[in-house]
Amino acid sequence: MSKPTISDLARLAGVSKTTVSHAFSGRRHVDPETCRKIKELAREVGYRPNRSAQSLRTGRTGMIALASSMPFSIAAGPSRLGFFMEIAATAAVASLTRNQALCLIPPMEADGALDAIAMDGAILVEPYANDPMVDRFFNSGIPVVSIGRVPGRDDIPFVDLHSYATALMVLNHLRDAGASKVGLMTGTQRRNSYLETEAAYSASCENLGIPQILVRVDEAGGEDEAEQCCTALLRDHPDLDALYVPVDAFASGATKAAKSLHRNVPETLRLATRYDGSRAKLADPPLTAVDLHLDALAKLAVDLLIQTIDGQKGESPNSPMPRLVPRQSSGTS
Amino acid sequence: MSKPTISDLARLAGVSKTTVSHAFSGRRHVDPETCRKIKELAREVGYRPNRSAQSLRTGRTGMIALASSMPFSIAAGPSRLGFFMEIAATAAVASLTRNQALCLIPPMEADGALDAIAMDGAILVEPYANDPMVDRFFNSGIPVVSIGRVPGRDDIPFVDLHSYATALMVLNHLRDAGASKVGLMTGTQRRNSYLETEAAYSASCENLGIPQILVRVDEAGGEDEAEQCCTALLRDHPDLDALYVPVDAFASGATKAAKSLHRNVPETLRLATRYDGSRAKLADPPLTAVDLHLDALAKLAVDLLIQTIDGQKGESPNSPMPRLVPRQSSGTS
DNA sequence: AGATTTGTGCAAACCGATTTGCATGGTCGG
DNA sequence: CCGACCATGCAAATCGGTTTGCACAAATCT
Repeated sequence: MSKPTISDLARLAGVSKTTVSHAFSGRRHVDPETCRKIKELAREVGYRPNRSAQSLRTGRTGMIALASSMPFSIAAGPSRLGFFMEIAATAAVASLTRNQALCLIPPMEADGALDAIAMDGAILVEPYANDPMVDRFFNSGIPVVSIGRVPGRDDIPFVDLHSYATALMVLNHLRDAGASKVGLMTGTQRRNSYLETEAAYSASCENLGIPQILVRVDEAGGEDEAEQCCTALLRDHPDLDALYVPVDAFASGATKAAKSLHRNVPETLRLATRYDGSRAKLADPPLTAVDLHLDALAKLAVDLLIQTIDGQKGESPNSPMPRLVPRQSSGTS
Repeated sequence: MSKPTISDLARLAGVSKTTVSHAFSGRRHVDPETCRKIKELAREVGYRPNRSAQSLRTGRTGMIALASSMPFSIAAGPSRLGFFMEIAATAAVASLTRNQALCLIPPMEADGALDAIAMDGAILVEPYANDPMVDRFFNSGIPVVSIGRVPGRDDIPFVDLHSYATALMVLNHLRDAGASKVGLMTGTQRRNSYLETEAAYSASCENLGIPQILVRVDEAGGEDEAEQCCTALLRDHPDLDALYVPVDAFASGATKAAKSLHRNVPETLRLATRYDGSRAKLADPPLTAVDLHLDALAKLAVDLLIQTIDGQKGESPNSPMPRLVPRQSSGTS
């Protein structure tokens, strides 16, 4: 008997399958003595309930997915999925302690494989407006929560990234550091973090009565595209003395552009990015960035998703506010 | 009808469940016309076979696990699971393209959650001798392959890390850089990489007719423990002029120890580590390390595991040789 | 023509759990 | 003493697929 089943165990214990099931689930009272005997026997013969059978009956698989909608060109490269994987690490632990397994859906080409996975729900990392991933899950009736709000979808619970506040914080920091003309470089996709960042930038400039210099880079182009855009930007606006580039891959490109134009960072150009991954830390000079508390966000997202799965129409929780990590690139460390 | 089942589809198509099943699996020939009709109808009503039901019948879940047996104290910290997560990122993609999902079992306390997961097999990252994880899977009859051989277990297929060759390469590099008395710091667990490294070190010293200076640090103590051990080591052997510290967390500790003893790296003490993660890159000075080609290893491991699951008693494949990444800490960059 | 093979499809058993409805015996209050 | 109630446990239905054995017709072989 390689894998004892519930029937085997029931026979051995001299009770019915029902009783064994209840002994484990506790959904109905069973005599303590009987219960003890069953559990002991179970340990003895190494009985483990078959998850597939449980799933089939209950409709719960005990599996949640973590998915990224970032294109591969951004996710790849030196920091190799840094943002995504940093979240994954914490989310995996958080899931397991809640008796769920976490499976990974990294950015990739062949997405047909996706519906091969049976999952109870999914966490989406920074989806954008009309993100096909969102529809995909939604249409399959799979509960979704996101890290970073989904633009235009108020029905999807999310863990807030506080991108508006982050942008203000960084912009103020750059100005405090002496910058007077700050530009902004975001991406062409309609991610909520871009929208909020642009809104904050706009409000901030308006407030100070200064012109806005904004450029949007195509995510698919990755670091190289950003470098080109940045080179053009710096040519067109030689008086720019600071740049906020939230996407770390773009910030790498911006750093290169600055270097090739002989604009010293931070002396003649101050730089700041958002995600404080190895790209920011290893840049030359190291980039001022923002600690988003990704581990805390990941835990919140897992809890939120589980609530949503349980039908408690999860209320988007309060997430921790980001914290500035000043480094040489803004000239203040 | 929220989720159409195979019965629904069969009724709609005017055929039996059997025919529908065969139309999709192709395990038996069905009339091309019938087949087309079924598939079209399936797309129309959004039919997806229920994975739990399939799993229950076939015994295959389409899920593989990636597990680490590193204690949390090592895995945590600045590089937050770097080694493990770097493998995870590639393995996830490799799995998905082979129609398997990858779920994560990071190092954690409560390991009871582990048997909550239904999986076809597991990849173990650098297990050690008598690793409880190995037995765990093995006893459950779950196929296992490892990245880095399992000491004392020739029955478990593995992807080789070439630790012997790596050690020779690093030791030679340190000596080429001018070091004459090179020490080695490994860990107390019996990981295969330690065993091979120590063997290479031993052979190398013997070859040159010089004494061996080896210290093993308790993994559970993490970076701090390594710092203390290293401090003691440098006191006892003031003539040491180089140190190979394969575990990156320990290398961080060694760097700190050197600093507090005012031993300049690399001038009076050359350092090298193995895993080229952010710990090595961000150290001051940056540490000479080794590119293990983790992405290639991860792919190989996934393939090997799938072969093993399919009962082809996977032959441990040839894995790429590691490559040295010289940095300031060895005084050669 | 009769026997054999091939193509096509169906009914029913099966995978291993959960859950519902019912049966039994014993205790208790009135 | 009887009905109500509780504690305990069982048989059977169910979840949604896959697989086996068989049936029937048409084609091919002897």
